[in-house]
Amino acid sequence: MTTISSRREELISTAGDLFYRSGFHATGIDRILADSGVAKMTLYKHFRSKTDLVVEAVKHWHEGVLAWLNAEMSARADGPADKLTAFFDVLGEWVAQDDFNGCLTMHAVAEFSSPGHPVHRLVAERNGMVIAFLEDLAAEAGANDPQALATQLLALAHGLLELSHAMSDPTVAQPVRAAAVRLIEQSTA
Amino acid sequence: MTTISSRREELISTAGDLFYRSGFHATGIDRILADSGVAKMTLYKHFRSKTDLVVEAVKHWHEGVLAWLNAEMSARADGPADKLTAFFDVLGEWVAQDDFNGCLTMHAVAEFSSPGHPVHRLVAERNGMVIAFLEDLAAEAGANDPQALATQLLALAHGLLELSHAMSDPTVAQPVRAAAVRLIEQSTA
DNA sequence: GTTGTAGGAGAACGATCGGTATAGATGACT
DNA sequence: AGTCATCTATACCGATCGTTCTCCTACAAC
Repeated sequence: MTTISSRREELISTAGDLFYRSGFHATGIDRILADSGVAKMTLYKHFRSKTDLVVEAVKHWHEGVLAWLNAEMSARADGPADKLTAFFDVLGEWVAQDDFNGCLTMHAVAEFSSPGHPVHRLVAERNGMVIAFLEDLAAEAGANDPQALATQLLALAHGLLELSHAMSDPTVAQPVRAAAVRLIEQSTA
Repeated sequence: MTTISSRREELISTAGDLFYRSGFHATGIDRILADSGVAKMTLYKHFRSKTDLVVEAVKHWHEGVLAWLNAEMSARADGPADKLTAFFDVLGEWVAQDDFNGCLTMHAVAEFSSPGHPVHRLVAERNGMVIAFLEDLAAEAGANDPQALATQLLALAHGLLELSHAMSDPTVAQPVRAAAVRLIEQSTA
């Protein structure tokens, strides 16, 4: 309406929600159009194909989650080591939310599992950004091997997101958080 | 041919391969029939629906992987603690294989993310079995909190499978294995 | 007033989806 | 020889897939 491409953003947001709840292949174009109230031709004016829309939706979703995580971490901790443990506190609260349904980027990799697929490549790139982010914190915290610690923590985090979703059990977060704390303490000792 | 329902097993095996490589929704019935050389009516004599076939295929795949993992672990280690670390050695070799494409049960949860879906429920149940298996080993190894250790290790394992697939990088296995070793040592100290 | 642009509504495209119906071939057991 | 099960082959069903097309409206710029 007001902005030039508010329709585009509306499509990205609506598509992201639907993809998150129902999956990518299972969500048809028509459903996205019905939920967003946008005409079909408008979609194909803004995106070359459904794959393009998937890429933008995953990108937008990931940016939102990352910004939220970062804000929560900063609000709960000051030092880099405390931020790393706060990371798992926030994740623990996320997986306990009613509308938690796993991680969209992980779902995207599962559905577009060929490494050459644009969506897969996007997620690989975003995972690299997250590792770099954790690695910076680990380095600031004085870890003796920041890259290793970052990888270990991201693996723990992904495992937490996947397991709690698969088993519908948010209590997985407690032992996982404890494991993270131990790895951080041992690495920065 | 020889066995009464060799067609049924052929369908389960072929479907599992296709689901693993291309995903569940992206793999159509016709493709499964073409690859297996089975007639359409035969499929619907053995399975009520595609969902039924998915369930059986995931079950079969999971049983195979579990049996392979268990055999490899037993071949490499004697004591329960050594078996737990061997678990991550085997996982590390798995993710380094050329045809590694992630974990089918994790893909299944991603595509059938509603907790009430039969496929989702199946995977939740199988994850429970794996946790119980690890918990037994942890208890035998003298862990002070076997359930917590089992959950931590399974989260690490799932994180390894997901990350190495998403980033097409099997070297993630090394720091993850190191993390597992530390958690095991600390828990059994 | 005219032109340009963004979008809306909806028909139509060929393809494929999961699933069903029908008819014939196969082969083992009585 | 005859019977019954299984499997094949193929045509078909309605529905939906992603995508393209045409026509119409609203509005802002010049």
